[in-house]
Amino acid sequence: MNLPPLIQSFVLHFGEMGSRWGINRTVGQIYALLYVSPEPLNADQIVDALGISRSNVSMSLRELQTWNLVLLKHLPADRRDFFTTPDDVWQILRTLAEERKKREVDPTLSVLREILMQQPASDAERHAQERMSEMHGLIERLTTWYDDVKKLETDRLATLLTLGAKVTKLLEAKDKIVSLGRSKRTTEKG
Amino acid sequence: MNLPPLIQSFVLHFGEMGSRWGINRTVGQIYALLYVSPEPLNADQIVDALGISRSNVSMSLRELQTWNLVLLKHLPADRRDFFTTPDDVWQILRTLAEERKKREVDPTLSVLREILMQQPASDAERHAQERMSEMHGLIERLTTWYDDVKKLETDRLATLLTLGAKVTKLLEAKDKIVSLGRSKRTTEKG
DNA sequence: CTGTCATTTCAGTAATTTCTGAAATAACAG
DNA sequence: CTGTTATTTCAGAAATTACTGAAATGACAG
Repeated sequence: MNLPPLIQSFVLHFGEMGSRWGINRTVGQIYALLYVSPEPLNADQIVDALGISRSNVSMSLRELQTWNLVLLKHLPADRRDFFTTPDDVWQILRTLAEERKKREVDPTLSVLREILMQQPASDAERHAQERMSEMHGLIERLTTWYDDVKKLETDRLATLLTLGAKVTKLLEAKDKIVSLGRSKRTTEKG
Repeated sequence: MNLPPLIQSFVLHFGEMGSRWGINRTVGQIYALLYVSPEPLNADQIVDALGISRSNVSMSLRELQTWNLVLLKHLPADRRDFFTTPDDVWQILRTLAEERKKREVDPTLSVLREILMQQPASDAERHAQERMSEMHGLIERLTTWYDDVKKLETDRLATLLTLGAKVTKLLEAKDKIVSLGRSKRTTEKG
């Protein structure tokens, strides 16, 4: 590996984390390298920078493309492929969320739905279905929320994040006022 | 494996997903089994149900315990260990979020901080630091939001989810009113 | 203590995943 | 066409991860 020390730390870290994130070391390293690189890189540049085989680079780039995490670019009068990551970190976050959902959540949701359609043949199965139904309900709530929020433009999303739990405090206050109003009216009636 | 078909589907699915979630097949299967089981199970029951070795069960349960995803129970006059998962799916979600953050996010945040402290020695490093700083900023925002939201009780959290993006529509409306007020006052002054 | 039952550890093996080099394919210029 | 350059494929090697059986440890009753 042949990189400035500061960049190397970053690349190596992404490599190590790769396995925890469900991608492998090389894929993580290539992504990190492209992310910090000022311009697009071609496959041979990646080979030189990371000291891995050409074929490994090819396969790992393909993997990154299936994740929609890299962009293919072409320079005029050069038939090689050059790769970058999108500039906007918020866009990267959206892509990551979308792809992880597709891989980690959606299949489970569909398995749960399928099982819940079936007729339980025993108490054990009945109980299991109840538990699965709870899980299904939670995941559906989360994905509905996600579908709702992912449409927001970046600045709206940022606002939402900044608000955080404050929103519920507002709602709490509102609830109190409403219930006060109600109890007042009830008192007036009685 | 010796399980009612409906439960077996669930268990096998969790096994397959395991690798995508950064845990292994056996760990996923054991978790799924405990999740749908009406009462706590001991290690030998798990061995019978899943057809895996006793030592594997022991190691996998230990793994699940480090994730805080299973609870150890004891029955009176029985020295064996029995295991369950927490009942409340919302609590499970919190635990999962917390543990994944600890494993997948926090290390990256600390590496980024460390690198950003250093003095760049070239244009390449300067540019890389800028990119890392963007990433760092995004992750900090997300974790601040998360720290804020994770304290909410379940019903408040559920409310927040149900609201989803509606909150920003409210804010949008509020912004308009405020800016109308401002421009009116500006007009009055001018 | 001693014997029994439960759990954990761990070295070796099995299975899976990752990586490579060589060959195949593709895309193009002359 | 032919030669050159770029990319992909893929069978086997290397590395990593998961799993097992046997032995060790622990916990307790008598």
